[in-house]
Amino acid sequence: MTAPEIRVRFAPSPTGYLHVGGARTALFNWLYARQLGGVFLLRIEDTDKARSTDESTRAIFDGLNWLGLHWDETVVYQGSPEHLARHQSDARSLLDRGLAYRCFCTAAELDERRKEADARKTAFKYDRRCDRLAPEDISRRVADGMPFTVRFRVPEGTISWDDIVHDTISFPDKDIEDFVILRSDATPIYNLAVVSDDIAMRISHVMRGDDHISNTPKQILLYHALGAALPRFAHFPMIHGMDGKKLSKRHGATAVADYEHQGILPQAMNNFLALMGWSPGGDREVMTMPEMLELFSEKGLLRKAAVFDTKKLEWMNGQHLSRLTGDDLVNAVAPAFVRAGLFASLDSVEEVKPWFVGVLDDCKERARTTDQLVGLTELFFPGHVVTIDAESAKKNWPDRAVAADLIRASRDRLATLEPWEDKAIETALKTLATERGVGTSPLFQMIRVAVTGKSVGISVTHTIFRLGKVVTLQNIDGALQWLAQGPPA
RNA sequence: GGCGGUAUCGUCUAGGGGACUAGGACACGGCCCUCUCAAGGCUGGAACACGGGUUCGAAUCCCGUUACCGCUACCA
Repeated sequence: MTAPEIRVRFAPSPTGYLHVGGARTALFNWLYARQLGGVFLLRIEDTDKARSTDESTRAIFDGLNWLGLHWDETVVYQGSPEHLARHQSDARSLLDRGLAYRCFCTAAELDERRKEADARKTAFKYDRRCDRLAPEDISRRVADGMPFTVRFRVPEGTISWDDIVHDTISFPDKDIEDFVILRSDATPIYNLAVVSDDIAMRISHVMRGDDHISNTPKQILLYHALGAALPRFAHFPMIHGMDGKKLSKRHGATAVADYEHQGILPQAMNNFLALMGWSPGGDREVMTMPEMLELFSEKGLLRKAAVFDTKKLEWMNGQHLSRLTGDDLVNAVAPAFVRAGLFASLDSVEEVKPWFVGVLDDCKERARTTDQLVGLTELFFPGHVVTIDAESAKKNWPDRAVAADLIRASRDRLATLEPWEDKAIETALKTLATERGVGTSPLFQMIRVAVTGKSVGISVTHTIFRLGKVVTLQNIDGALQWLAQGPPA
């Protein structure tokens, strides 16, 4: 006997970019499927043509691919004609079997009644008046071409299911109104389209955000009415902004693409997202994708909404960056270097890979994002022109004449230094500091700014070593000129 | 308003009746290391929402209250 096939799906509506909440949901589905040898599908819920755009669909693909959350089979477009036809025939079938009925109430009328109920401070629930229409009355209205929606008749009883993250959840049917499944233009409403598609796609586990909990009883009713077996349901907690409110544009970056552009690594993003609503237990935090795949379990799924803290995301990114080595490191950061114009293309990275890996290894621990890594390493690129940062100059060269004198002296020592090694460079510079009666700290900082233009970076002696004698001297000469003449106009 | 969900440091979380004087991480402060910035090490402050039960014993189980979130559309 073989276990039933596991088929899960991520079903976003293409009405914006791929936001972090959606990405987290996609990640959990992907993790679940990949771990259990199941299938991970992508369905674009574009039945709301007015709000859906191709651009958004594109953004969803891009975001998922960037995160490495590749889907199986072909993408399902919910609003495509073939699926639309099935939604309609499912509605038709419910109508024919007396499980749904035509409602001739107009949107305006419904609105009016809702307002009245509101004024009386009572809960509005559709009163089923159209379900009491005489058969001949209905036929006459249909014959007259009167527009109607199709409503599902909610039976009496209680709906409950065993949610993977919440355990048992139940809803009394009396609190659910006869909901619309087909609009008057014959297009399907969300709940019908979802159930119809999930049945057709043979989805075994419906895993989504817990904002769908109250849709679930309606959908279960539809599964029963359509004679299909129920999938298992899992509802993941929401992701909120630092103010505890649902994450929105007000909170700054909410699209995964924003983080990609800020120099966040996809593996760090996945790691951080996974921890919003899941925990491997114990103190484990930093994990690679393969590790998460191994550790992921429905037992560790959490119920509480999580607040998205970008500070921790950055910290985590730094952890991932520091742990990467060799080719993995190069592959992870190369796109950022191409974007920064340091490499013409990914191919040109290949040509100098050993050198590049060396530079990266020297700097990676000091960077939290790939953008910072670019800033730390750019001066080692051939042809890099140093620009003296005004703030750094002001702070580390308080007296220009003194600075120039010390820097010139350092230049002289370095010019004749043999051999060109970290230790020798350090000794030479420290000796100079002692001879001149200045602290190593201020002297090293003076030299740092002279050689790199900045006040922060990796070890000064190692920077000088890596730059080589020619470039180091060149940079120092540039700094001396700057000191003599002031910044170039 | 109705219905549903949730509740441990500011934040992410560990914990699932006794091992809790509640652990780790981010953030914040101090110290160490140190040529800067990171990283790393040490360290400080910081939480079981409240009230009732059940029990010899509750952060853990039950009930209520409160707060927050979600749904309550011919949106998804």
